[in-house]
Amino acid sequence: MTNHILVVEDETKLAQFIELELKYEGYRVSVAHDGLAGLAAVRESQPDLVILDWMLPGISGPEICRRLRSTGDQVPIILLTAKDEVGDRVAGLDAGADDYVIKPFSVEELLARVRAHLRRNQEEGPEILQFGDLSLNRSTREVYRGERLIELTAKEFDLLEYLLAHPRQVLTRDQILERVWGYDFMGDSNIIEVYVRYLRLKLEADKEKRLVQTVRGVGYVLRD
Amino acid sequence: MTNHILVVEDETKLAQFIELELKYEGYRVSVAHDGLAGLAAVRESQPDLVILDWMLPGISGPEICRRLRSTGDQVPIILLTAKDEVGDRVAGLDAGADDYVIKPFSVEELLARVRAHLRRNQEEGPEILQFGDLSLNRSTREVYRGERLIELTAKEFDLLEYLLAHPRQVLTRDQILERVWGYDFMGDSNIIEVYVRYLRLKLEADKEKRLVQTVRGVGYVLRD
DNA sequence: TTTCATGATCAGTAGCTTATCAATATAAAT
DNA sequence: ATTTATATTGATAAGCTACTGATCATGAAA
Repeated sequence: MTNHILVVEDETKLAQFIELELKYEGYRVSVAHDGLAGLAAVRESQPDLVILDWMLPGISGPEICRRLRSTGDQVPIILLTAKDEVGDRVAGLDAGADDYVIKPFSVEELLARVRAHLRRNQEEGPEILQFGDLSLNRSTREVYRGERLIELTAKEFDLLEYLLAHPRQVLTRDQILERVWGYDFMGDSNIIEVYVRYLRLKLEADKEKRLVQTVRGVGYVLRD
Repeated sequence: MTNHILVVEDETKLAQFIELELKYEGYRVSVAHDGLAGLAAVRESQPDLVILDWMLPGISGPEICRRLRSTGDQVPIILLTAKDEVGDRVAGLDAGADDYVIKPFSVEELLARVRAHLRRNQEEGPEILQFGDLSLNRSTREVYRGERLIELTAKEFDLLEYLLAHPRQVLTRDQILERVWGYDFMGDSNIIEVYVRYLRLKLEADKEKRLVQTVRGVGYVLRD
């Protein structure tokens, strides 16, 4: 069952380029070249994901978002915007977009986000993840180490959830970055190390044995 | 580790142009100017992808495809063809090419296809590699000799993984350097010998029989 | 406003990994 | 047997990775 992606973009060259890339990834792709056609196409073909340009003839990208959301459509939307302004970003997300990519963007970046949103939408998995004496409830967002309830911040929770979803599997830095932080991180950053540290401080507060192990030169893994 | 692309193209200008573009994108690039050299280069350096002209002095592009496939080589091949004929396309794909690009082509188009095929090929091969009483799990990065768990550093693991992926096949120093260390190794170095030694020390710590054999004057091979 | 929690960045450091070197041993060639 | 080329080994230097504590920016809550 291949995923169906709708691209709403009026620049023909860019639209073709994106279409080609997505098709090579194995997605089914449709293209609409203006806002009205885009809106109609979403309602007509119910794609699994929409890539939506900000500036469009007819109805603008954010306006399309708003209209779709107002009718209860939950399809993941990635906005393409030429401007890197906080105001725009907020406006886009407020309008109901799930993510946004700033032009010019790399193909890898766009594909990473497409993958992330498609995954998020179909990788339901079990409600409760467990490993050893560690358990995590996805819907209540509660984490226990044995009997002890552990308070985690949103990012800490996401990181642990990712690790728990792949026990004993070594996850590379890139995988973690893409999955937990979403795509590319500008420049170098030791943010993963820092969050692993936060997790360890909380998970091992009572001197329990270490579950989040370092795999030097590669990444991290959940095992004892 | 950057991807290695082999360009087999006899028109010098075009070859240089493609080489430059690919290098600009960050790939390692080799060039061969006729069919025979191209075939040899594929077998010698095991590139991650081949861009192959249809018309070549010596052996033709499709013929090279056929020969490679007949020996089990799975390297992704993109054919460059001047003709836009259905028959040619079919012939190329029948010969074992993965894709074809019609001349004249835009750089973006070629790059898009290169990216697509490299991505697709990135994740390949079985999860668990085995040879004799040696087993290696690619996702947990665990290595066992019999029942004994062996701790390897990242480079040691990469080297062993490469050997295990080609059992009984003699791997030359150049191949190993290129695959595990990524080609541009300045000057002479006995780093492979050193790492083979590290591996042997760990794999034969209990006086087990030697699996990583020296092939004097050539390289190393996994066999007993 | 002030306070607090969170997310992100930075610099210093310790220790492991990686690379290099020199000395020795081994195999092949003559 | 002698010579030569090649491979192994031990020691060490260089480089890098991951950990750590501190700091800053931001936005929400009091």
